[in-house]
Amino acid sequence: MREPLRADMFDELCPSSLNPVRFGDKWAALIIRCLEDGPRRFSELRVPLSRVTPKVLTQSLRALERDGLITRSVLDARATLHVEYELTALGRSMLEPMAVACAWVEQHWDQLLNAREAYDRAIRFDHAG
Amino acid sequence: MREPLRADMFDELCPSSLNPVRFGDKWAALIIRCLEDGPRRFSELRVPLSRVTPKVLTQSLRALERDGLITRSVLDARATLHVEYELTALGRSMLEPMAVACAWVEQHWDQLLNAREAYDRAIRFDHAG
DNA sequence: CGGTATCCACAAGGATACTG
DNA sequence: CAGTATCCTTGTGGATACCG
Repeated sequence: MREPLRADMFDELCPSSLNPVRFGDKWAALIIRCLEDGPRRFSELRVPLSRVTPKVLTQSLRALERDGLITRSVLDARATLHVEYELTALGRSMLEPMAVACAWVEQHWDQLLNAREAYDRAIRFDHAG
Repeated sequence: MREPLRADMFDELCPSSLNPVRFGDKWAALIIRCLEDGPRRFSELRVPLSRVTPKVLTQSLRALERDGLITRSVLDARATLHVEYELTALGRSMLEPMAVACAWVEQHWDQLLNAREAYDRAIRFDHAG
């Protein structure tokens, strides 16, 4: 049995939300990471991506499917509807540049945060004086 | 004398516009590449980025500055106004993950394009039938 | 030269309710 | 279960004109 999806980095307050590097639309990178360990159902994806409405989640999934990064499969349609999403080889190959970008963010995010704070402080200072 | 900036990849029809990986806002990656070979003036940046209005270019530059990725320097203010933008060490360090992502896109962009075409064709087919 | 100011268009995302 | 439909809000970017 596969592990349930963790929701740490899906928190809007997660430092990675600082990330200036984006993959696809707003949720694409998170979706890809959700699929990293194997296929997932729509409802499974909705758990960690609870902040994403079904409409938007569908949109993002379609866009990823369109780019050949994931596949959508309808399984066992006779019983209750069962749909699984899974990374393609192409989608899986994207994990590498994503990891590189994530590592960069992780290594530099305190610098980024400090820079932002300093910039915002300087701006406030400008406006005050 | 430094070389003038080329505008190839700034064409909206450039294959790299397919890129699902984005750095910062719409123009951030291009700006960073413009600064790769040294500092540039506002008006110099406007040449290759001719599709970007001054307002938006300023916005993007401010965002990059805020994140500590570039610096803004006012030089020789007594004569005509002279402002230069330059990559910081932090900004320069971003070139590496950017290169990785660009290489991935370059290697896979035909697959991406094919996938999109196939997807769009299938959708049309669905609707027709 | 290096921007701002003002107004505007459109796409992306979201809320809520409903369906095969 | 796996979405759609509808309507709405926001954010991003753009057009145009003007300023120190």
